[in-house]
Amino acid sequence: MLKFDIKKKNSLARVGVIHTPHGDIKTPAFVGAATRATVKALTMQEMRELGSQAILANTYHLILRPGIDLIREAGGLAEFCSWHGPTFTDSGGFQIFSLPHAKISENGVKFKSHIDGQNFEITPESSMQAQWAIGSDIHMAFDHLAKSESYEDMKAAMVRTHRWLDRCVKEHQKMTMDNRKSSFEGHPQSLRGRSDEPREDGREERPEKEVFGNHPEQYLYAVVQGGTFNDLRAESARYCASKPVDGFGIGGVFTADGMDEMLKIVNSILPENKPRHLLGMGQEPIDLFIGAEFGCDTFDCVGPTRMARNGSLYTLDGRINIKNAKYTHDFTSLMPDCDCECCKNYNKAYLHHLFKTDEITAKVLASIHNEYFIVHVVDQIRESLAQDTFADYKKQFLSRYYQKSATV
RNA sequence: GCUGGAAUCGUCUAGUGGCAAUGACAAGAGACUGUAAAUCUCUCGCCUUCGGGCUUCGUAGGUUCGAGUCCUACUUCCAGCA
Repeated sequence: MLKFDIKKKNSLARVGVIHTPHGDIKTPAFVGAATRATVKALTMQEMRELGSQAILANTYHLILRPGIDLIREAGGLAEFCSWHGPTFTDSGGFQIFSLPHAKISENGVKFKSHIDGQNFEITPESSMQAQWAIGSDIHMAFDHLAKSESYEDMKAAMVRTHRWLDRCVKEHQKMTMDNRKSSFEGHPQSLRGRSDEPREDGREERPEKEVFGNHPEQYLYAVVQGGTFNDLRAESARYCASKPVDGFGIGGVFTADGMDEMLKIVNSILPENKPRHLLGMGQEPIDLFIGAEFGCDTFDCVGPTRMARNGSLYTLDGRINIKNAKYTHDFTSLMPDCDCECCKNYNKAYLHHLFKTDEITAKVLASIHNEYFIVHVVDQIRESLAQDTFADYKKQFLSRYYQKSATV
């Protein structure tokens, strides 16, 4: 069972530590979205320097490229991408929702690779197997997001997610047992993925027996669905809570509107002693304040880096578009109080110039800043919860950040 | 000097009788939440009560119901010949 210590709690909100085989995560925490085993425009060293504690990769993308066998061969995700810290994987379930041509059946999802048209199928079982091969610390159950907002679709998607969860749990337990057995049978080298000692015949060491990932303990989160219908959310939370899983993902959330009520219901039902991950939320600071306040421990979102690549940069006074003409002669720092590499060394006129000339460095510096900004907002949320100043911090931060839109 | 060719929105460009006029870039602005996103959308002659109105394709004339498109002259540029 995944170890999760709660250090402090206040109503639903809590401060804790998730202990993974690759290290600890102090929660609440923002997890960097490294869909294809990379946080776009950033190196893993930069991610660590800017304070990121964990990354989340996507099983669907890694199945397509480079293929899970290659990641296994590399010694697992963390080794492959040189992250050396806690890792999550998303199951690929979100792609059912976001890819237009996926064919969904009770068994799983069939789709053609958008890269070369090759046919693939992901099932709850194959998603579990792939995540074990990838070797992330925390796996998401293979879930199904509804196509539409209707109650019928939401309920159908939720019920299927529950049926798939049972299959995920079963497969995960099987993989866990297999993995422990091979560990007992004496394949310690294999479990580390690669041997440090070269073989006498000069050939590279390969595990003789199938092993999964590069460490023997991997963990499964169930995913709560139910959309905007709180009765479905409650039902889904009860169902997930009853299963032998290590934590929970809360999926299918797209806006902070109504999220507080929903989380209040869901996180009151989910067992307190297991961590909760709010899937895909965190582009807007308010998502993180509400998420943490109502009992979520980790977050991931592509927003910060995508915004960065498109020139939309976070400041304490809201997001600005650095490409706007008004920054041409603005030689002040993007955010004077910010300690990121971008703000410490460069001014807005320079960033504006880099974006206007489409230099790669524009996206790098912007991504460093945006990722740092969001990671540190959550760090500050954690600190304020620990020191009982959360309410003040939230009020002060949000009133300033959203001042412009509030007055319009 | 002669003989050809060419001049279209900031730039390059489409257009050979019905066009405020093609496409690209540039410029201006917006969107983006478990990433098919280094992406996408809108604006880009002037005015507008959003119906339309006005002025535009080197300059000046002409032919025609109608000209960026045909004719004449001029101006500038390019190529070849002197």
